[in-house]
Amino acid sequence: MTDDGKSGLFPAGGHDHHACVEAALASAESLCRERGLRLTPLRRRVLELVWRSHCPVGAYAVLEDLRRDGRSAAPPTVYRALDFLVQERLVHRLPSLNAYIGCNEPGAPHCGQFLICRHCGRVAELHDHALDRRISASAADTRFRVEQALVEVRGLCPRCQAAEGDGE
Amino acid sequence: MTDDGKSGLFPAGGHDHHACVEAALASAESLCRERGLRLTPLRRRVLELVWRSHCPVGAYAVLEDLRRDGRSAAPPTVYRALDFLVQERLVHRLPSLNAYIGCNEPGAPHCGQFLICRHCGRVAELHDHALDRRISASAADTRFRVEQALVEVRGLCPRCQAAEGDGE
DNA sequence: GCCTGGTTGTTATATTGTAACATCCAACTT
DNA sequence: AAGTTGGATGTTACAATATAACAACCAGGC
Repeated sequence: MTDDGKSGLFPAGGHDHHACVEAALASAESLCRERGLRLTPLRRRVLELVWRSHCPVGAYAVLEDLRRDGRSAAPPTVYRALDFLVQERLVHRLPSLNAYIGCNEPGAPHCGQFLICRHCGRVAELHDHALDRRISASAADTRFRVEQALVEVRGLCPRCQAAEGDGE
Repeated sequence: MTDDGKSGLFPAGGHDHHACVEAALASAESLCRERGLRLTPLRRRVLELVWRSHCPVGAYAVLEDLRRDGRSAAPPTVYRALDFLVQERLVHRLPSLNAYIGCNEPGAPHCGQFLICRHCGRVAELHDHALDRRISASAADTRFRVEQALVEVRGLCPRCQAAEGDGE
């Protein structure tokens, strides 16, 4: 984490991703303990696999990984684990990609905000509370009761804007 | 259109939906003429079918409707027409529902903002420019180049909040 | 007439997600 | 320890969503 904390939101940089994965797992452990939930070996492994990827991963990619582990696995195995993790806000699902990504503020009840690079496929999660409030306010105007909000922004990350100029 | 224009965003009210459909088709015709695009009978019919529904419709629902017309149709027929309409911003796709809904500001390059009622399934489209700007600003902080933004808010529309109190 | 590019038809298949039921296992009860 | 119970996982089968690849068609220009 030697960058400015802004463009560095994109996990393409050289920061220690392995440490992030460990932190996410530890955080998940304690969160489940607090809530009296069972972070079983399967669920823990799925969470790890999601976090290990630098990009959002599809359910069937996780399934392949589980099978590589030597574990018996079928689609429901994966979907159930992912559903649990999403439920507990340890991972997010990105509907426009049919894929999952580790949540970097696990357990907190926040609006999911994602910048999705169409070129490299990497995703940055934002936590813009002003944006949260703007959505709440807008919904309140129509007397809609918000339960969950999701912002998906597609475009080009800083790195890929540069690459495009190079005519890649 | 006799309500206050706020909760009335939800198409559940008694306003003249048929007129909305006609207006959308007319607007699409002129927009395509301007752009030199062909709003073929198939595309026009698909647009009409999407608009006729009070809720977002799936591709396979449109497919059924086309077949009821007596038309020969297979999945690619529908997906191609829908892709065209999405491309030209005449309809929106809601990834979290795998469904499509008519755009009520056709052709304008705006951020898609939707309030999705989990109870009745109806969807209201917002056009909150402050929200647009907030998203742009947030993305700009990370030097991300926004090409397209989507806000999906899940919750309960005013009508269904009331209904829930009735214990249904 | 005939070429051309875009549109649609058609068949087959890929990808994503669930239903339904069997089995297992940890924790609690007796 | 044996039994009971509820949640978690295994397993089979299938549903729902989406696309690839190629053939046929058709409008407009030459």
